[in-house]
Parts: sequence; structure tokens; C-alpha cells
Amino acid sequence: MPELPEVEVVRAGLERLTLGATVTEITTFHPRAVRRSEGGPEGLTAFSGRSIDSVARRGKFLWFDMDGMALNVHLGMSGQLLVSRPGVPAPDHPHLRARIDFADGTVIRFLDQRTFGYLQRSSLTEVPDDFPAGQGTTSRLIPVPVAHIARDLLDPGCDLVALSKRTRTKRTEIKRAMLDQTLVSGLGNIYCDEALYRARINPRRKTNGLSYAQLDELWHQSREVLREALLAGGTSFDSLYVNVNGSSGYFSRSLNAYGQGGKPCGRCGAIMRKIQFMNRSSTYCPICQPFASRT
DNA sequence: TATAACTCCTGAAGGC
DNA sequence: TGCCTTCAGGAGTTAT
Repeated sequence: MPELPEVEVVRAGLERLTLGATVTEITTFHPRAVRRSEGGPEGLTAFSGRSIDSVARRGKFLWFDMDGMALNVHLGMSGQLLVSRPGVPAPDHPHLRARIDFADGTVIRFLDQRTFGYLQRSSLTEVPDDFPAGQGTTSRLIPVPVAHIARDLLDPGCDLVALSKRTRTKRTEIKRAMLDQTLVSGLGNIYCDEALYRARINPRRKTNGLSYAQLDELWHQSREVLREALLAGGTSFDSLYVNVNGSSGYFSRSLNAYGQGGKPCGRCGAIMRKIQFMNRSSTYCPICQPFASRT
């Protein structure tokens, strides 16, 4: 599933291959691919003739800035952006949802098996540079639909001390908080399980029952997991996540928690437990990650 | 206002 | 072989 490292790999590939390119046409093949876009499929004609000034990302959201107008992309669960260079065929595919053609012959194909992803036209708005604290004296431009998304853990401006304080004000379970993109962005089910495992915290522990030391450890481990996954090119279990060239990442070989239910814990040998949580699976070690606090 | 539950969707996998 | 059920989960919407 595309989480922050996978989206960053895609963003970097798009930046390398499409920066400065001029859009000639955006064609959509499935209504859900543009369900959140201003003006629907017809609204995308506004990008014709515009050039890509930058390819930016916050958490799992990425966007092309084209002369002050944003083309946002969310990959959902199974979205892929495949770039074909000029002269290289860009064949149709059963899951082809949209296609972006450029003046130099480059083509971006948006494939999405489960249709949770989308393309979206939007305007940009100013957001305080230290959002979500909101005390900043400077600001930056963010697409309006992304403005409520918090900084991600690889953002140089992400303050882990402030993040721990905000986390402590919540009254919910820690994994639910980690998945809350308005608290911190970029984490999905896979990296949440990995970070909680490394920090030895049970996913159902209450946020306000964790010490600042535990939260500090958790956020540092979360950041480290994301960095390692990014270096490995992301996590791929199947063909649902690939980079802009169609290649897979290798971090799935380094997973210690996600998908390990029923297998022995790499630390203590106890059988890893898999539970249903928030309509998704959650895997943890019942010994290393006890529900009851030991402090 | 904060939190929790529901919903969207497709295809692989397993059971019968 | 074919049908049915279950599972996977990001994020917006709705309910509490």
C-alpha cells in the first residue's frame, strides 16, 4: 500500500522525469478517478498548456504545481503513476483510470485497481509554516484539500516534542492517533505496526496513558522506519505498489510486525497476535507490547 | 468539538 | 468449474 516512503519515491521520479514539461491533455477513463476534482473531468482541461513548476508532497498527498494551480494526486490503496518517455509505448491497461499527455511526448498513466485513489484540480492556499501549531510568522502554499493535513515525520519542520504534546491531549488509542493525518501525516497501517513494535507499545494503549518518554521513542522509531523504507525504495507485497518505472521496493523483507501474525516474535519468540482494529488488521507481540503499562 | 463507525471499491484467495 | 464469502485499507462522511 502506498504510504509516505512509496509516495516520496513516486514524487522524486515524477520530479526527475516531468519537471518543466507542458501538459497537452488529461484524459479520464473512470468517474471515480476525478470524483473530488473541481469541475469534474471537464475541469482538468484547465491544465492544458500549463507547465509543471514543482512536484510537492505532504504525507501521502502529492501535487503538481502548475502556474498557481494544483493537480493533486492521492494513490489510495492501489494507485500507480507510470511515466513513459517520448517514443516509448504507453499501452492501455484494465486499471487505467487517467492519462496525462505532455507536449514532448511524455505520458503519465494513472492506474488504480481499487479506485480509492484520485486526481484532483484545486487552488492553493497559504498555511502557517509550523502548522498544525499555527503560531508561525511565515507561510507556504498548499492545495486547499491538503491544508488540513499535518506535517509528516520526514518534514524538516516536524517538531517531535510538539507532536508528543499534541498526542497527549488526545483521548484515544495510540494507533488510531498515528493514523490521524491531522495529527501527523504519512503513516499507514504497515508503518504504524512496525513503529509500535520497535517502540514496544501496544496499539490499543491510550494516548494520554503514555509517558512523554514513550511517545518520544515512538515518534523517533516511526521516523526511522520511514527513512529505512525510503532507502529501500518502499514496501511492495505484490504489483499494487511500484515506482514511476514500474519497479518494486524491497522494505517488505525488513518487516517485523506487519503481516507476521501467527509467527514467532523476532525478539522474544512469542507468537505474534493479529487483531481487527478500525476495520483493518493490526499485528503486535503480546509479550513485548503488553496492553497494561509496566511503569 | 472530539471521537468512533461507516462507506466507497476491486480482485485475490479460500471454502464448498 | 463456478459461486459465494472474506479480506485488504485511506480518507471523507455521518453518527454519537
